[in-house]
Amino acid sequence: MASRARDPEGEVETWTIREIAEEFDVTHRTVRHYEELGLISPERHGTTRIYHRRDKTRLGLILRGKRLGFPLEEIRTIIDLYDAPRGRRSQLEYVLGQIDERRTDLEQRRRDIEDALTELAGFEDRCREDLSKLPG
Amino acid sequence: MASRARDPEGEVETWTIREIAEEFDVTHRTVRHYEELGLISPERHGTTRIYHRRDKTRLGLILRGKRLGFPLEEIRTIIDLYDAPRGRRSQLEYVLGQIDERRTDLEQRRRDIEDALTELAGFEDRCREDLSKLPG
DNA sequence: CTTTACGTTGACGTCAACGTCAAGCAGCGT
DNA sequence: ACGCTGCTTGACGTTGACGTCAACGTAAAG
Repeated sequence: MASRARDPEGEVETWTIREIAEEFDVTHRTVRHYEELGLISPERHGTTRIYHRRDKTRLGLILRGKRLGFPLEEIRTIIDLYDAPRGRRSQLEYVLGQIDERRTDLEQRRRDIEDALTELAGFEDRCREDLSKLPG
Repeated sequence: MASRARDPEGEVETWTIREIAEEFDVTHRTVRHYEELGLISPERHGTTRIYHRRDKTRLGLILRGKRLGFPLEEIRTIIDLYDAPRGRRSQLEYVLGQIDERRTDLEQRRRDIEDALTELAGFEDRCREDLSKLPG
């Protein structure tokens, strides 16, 4: 999976854009798009992009955010939060405030999902009941 | 809230597009857009749209679907499912299959949310720890 | 040394989900 | 009768999230 051709033992693993795209099942265009928006910033070897483990971590976070329906801009502010400076009290308090907003949002979504699953279960019961009443 | 001017006691409640939009905190344009896509189909009084309770129910489902990040087309197939004919075995089996797909999807999203909340909690702990180490 | 594979940067296209006019009709308050 | 308000139907604009070329560089493989 990883590009090991130029990696003597003990060096860090790196990946090309194609390997990254394949692994996460997206197109290279998508990966580049995320870079244009500043969500990832891979190393460059000349003009060629070199992806490290932290880029994979971020991409994982991006795609999870997408599955949850967050817009990319919002995703950027969230994952940037993890790397934000937290040296001063004001900075830490800002980050903690952001965390609270995120949590509130996520908890709303969780409730929505619970509700949807509950309804779905009830609906399934009714369907199975209908089915059991059919001839045959 | 409801238009009662022409409602003698005992008649069903109805609402105008503006009332609906206000109640759900969307624009009338949004409501019309959903109608164009076939997600709701209010009664007409001449050219004027008249919304009943079932329209409100559907709009609620639509907006919840949106909060969960589903595209409108997919939302339409889901809420249509609840009204789908289920008289024949093949129809019921189709519906049950769709329900299963929906549940799998929702459960994936729930896992994503749980993960995100867990990470967020860990991150908050680290931040609070940092904060407690600050002077003052 | 050319082919082939994979990489690069634009630039334009597309689709969803509306926003934003424009222009018109319909009732009703004075 | 007249204007105001609220509703209507187009029709075009916008934004986000990519898709889809075109045109080019480069490095290993035949």
